[in-house]
Amino acid sequence: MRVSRQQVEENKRTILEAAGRLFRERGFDAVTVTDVMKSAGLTHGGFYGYFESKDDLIAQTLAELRGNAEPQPADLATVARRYLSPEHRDDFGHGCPLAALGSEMSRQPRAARAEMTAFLERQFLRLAKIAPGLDDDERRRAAIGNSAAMIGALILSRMTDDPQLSDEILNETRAWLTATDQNNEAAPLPEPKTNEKAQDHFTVSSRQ
Amino acid sequence: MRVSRQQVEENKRTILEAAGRLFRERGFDAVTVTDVMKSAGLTHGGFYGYFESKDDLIAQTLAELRGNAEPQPADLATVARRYLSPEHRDDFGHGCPLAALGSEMSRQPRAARAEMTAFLERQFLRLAKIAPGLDDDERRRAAIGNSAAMIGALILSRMTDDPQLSDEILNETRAWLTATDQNNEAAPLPEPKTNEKAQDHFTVSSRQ
DNA sequence: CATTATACATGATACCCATCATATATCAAA
DNA sequence: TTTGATATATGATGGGTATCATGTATAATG
Repeated sequence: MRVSRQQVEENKRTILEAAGRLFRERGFDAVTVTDVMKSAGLTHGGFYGYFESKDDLIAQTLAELRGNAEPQPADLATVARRYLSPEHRDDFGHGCPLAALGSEMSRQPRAARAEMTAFLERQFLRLAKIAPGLDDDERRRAAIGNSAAMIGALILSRMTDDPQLSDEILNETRAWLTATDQNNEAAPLPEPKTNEKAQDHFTVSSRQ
Repeated sequence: MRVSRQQVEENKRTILEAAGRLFRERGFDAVTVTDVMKSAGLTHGGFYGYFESKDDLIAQTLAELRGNAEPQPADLATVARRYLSPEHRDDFGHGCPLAALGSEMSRQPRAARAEMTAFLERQFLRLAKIAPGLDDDERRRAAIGNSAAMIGALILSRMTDDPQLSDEILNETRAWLTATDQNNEAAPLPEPKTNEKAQDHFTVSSRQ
């Protein structure tokens, strides 16, 4: 059967959203083309009308995620509190793609890695704007260091099977990061989970 | 055909070594049982004489890697210089399993995650010993933060397709980490690659 | 309204993989 | 040296996956 132009456009977005969630939840290899299409309410047959290959889907999905990212965050403490929250840790599907897929990316084809690189550069630029530092070089250095620490901590907190250690990694890394930051008021607890329908919260974000 | 007792023992070690290298190079999913056995000079048939399943192989491989790890490192600058070196970045097969497999671990069965957790705890303990800090809590916090940053930076440096950015991530993270450390002499360049036959160099290590 | 184009469904196809079954060569025990 | 045990090789087996082929209902176009 055929479908309206508008429907086609909507379907593509739905497919990419499903792929973004599934890849982050299960990794690239464990997600099949059929899984993605089914999750988008379609069957596997139509897939190659939208994408050249699974690799193409991966690259386009990462490009989408990059587009989704959110505006300039307020300050490092806010970023760290959000990024290193248990809510983020427990929500792979809407979390930071760098943390969810980090170590798999090095084995992906060039196109996918380029998309992820663009995502990463954007994170660096955002964090550099709010980083303490005397000059641009120093702020960029802080942005890179802070990013590495937050992404690393999130990955480690997800890796362990020990819930106590997992919490400790999040909390101590947050404290460690904000200890050197000037505006370090005692960091308040993360605000209660919002009830908006599932939204990505990987980005260093300024929303309250 | 049958094989001597000693040969059996040696074969098991060879299989685990091959698995350790292959998993770190290609990830768990992309490595087949046949790959591992072939890489150990055997055929796939004997595999289930040694392991209950592929999952069992994964868990035992991680346990082996944990056993391989090296002695107490000297100081953070040395650790960072080694861990964040281009040599380590480019040698997946003998590098840090946390960095090579980090984001895949969260999807592994409990046994594998427990082994990796033990590995991680050991890293924390080692780094805490050389971390600056007034008390044990502060030293442990530094160990966690430093680990997260180094592992995150290595993952990010491997992820990007931009060699310049990759080097920048390594160098800036190293500088950023050692900037707050007291004994921060200007970090010398990494010593030239040793010629010992391929040895794991993931560990925070004290060897010159 | 008639005609054409096409998005998606169903259903191959060809390959790969974890695991199992069986045979055989050779180590170990007597 | 003989006999039994067993590590490994060869060769299924069953299931899964990316991709392709084709039919059809329906949107788009006139």
